[in-house]
Amino acid sequence: MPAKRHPDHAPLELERFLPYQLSIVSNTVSQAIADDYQARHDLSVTEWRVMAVLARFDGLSAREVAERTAMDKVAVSRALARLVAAGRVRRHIHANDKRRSVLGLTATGWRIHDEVAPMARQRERELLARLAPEEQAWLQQILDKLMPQDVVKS
Amino acid sequence: MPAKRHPDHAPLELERFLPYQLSIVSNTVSQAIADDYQARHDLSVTEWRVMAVLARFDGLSAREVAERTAMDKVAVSRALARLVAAGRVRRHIHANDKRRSVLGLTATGWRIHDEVAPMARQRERELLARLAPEEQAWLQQILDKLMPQDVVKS
DNA sequence: TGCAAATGGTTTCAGTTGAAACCATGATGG
DNA sequence: CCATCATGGTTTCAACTGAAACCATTTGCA
Repeated sequence: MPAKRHPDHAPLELERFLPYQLSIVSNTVSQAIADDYQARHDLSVTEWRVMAVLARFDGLSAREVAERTAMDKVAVSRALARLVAAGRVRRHIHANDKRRSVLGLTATGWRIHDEVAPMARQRERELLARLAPEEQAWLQQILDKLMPQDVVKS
Repeated sequence: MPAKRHPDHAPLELERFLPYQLSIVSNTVSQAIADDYQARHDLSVTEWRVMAVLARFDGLSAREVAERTAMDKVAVSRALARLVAAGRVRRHIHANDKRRSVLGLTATGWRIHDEVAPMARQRERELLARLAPEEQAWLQQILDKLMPQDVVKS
């Protein structure tokens, strides 16, 4: 049952509307990956992002983690609380500034990271496999252009 | 302060990780548009999507709306409750099946739709303006390929 | 110095979310 | 027929979320 059109009202074709398409694709992809490690390690997306950034940049403060993950500081604070409680992240206080924390993965944290990271990369490869190499290159270039500048910095 | 790398652990470079990039771009874009009509019309993203699909397909049931918006039925149910209460959507019961509802925009609903839709399209144009025409075409083709098939049907 | 503003981080509060349970109606098959 | 299963839709519950308020510490500057 195809239903009536209302040409005079120029309704939006959702499935051709870029922001909508982006949101569907993005959510599907992220959820598929998250399902995997969520079940296996009781790890939320935000927690995983925090771990991923601490794996690359040891000794960051919570604020710096928030910057690098494009998450707000409340979310980071909560993710860190859970990660520290689970023994996956170590936190101590900065020597010269008692407000800052100095964060890093524990041995346990590294073990989990080393299991999740290859799996995430594998999922990314599967996703990209649906595109021709040419398309993969374009996608990369396009996303770089669309990325909001305040996330990129340094 | 650039921070140590840990090459032996092959940490994920979040900012080059496709699912992450997609999620940042998608959220930024959707939020920018939503901010606009949220403030002006007290309309959430889910509500707007429901209205957009009802503008194109009059008389759908809630389940069909859920299918076409790729939202789950709980979200649709709640969005509809708000929209009906606000007099933006009319709902009556299907003649031959008392479980189904038959949905459509009211005059008020149309008025809002006709204000929001052009604005959303304008924002989309602004976004696309950051890309070369060639890139726009590639993006469209790529998103079509990445779109999960169960969303596309019919 | 010392006091106001800024900064790092946590907590509170109220709103949103999805999974599962639920209710009503409709279809199916013995 | 009528028991059972499927379907459309809503409600409940617990977890998650972000904005604003908050606390502690540091910085800036009169």
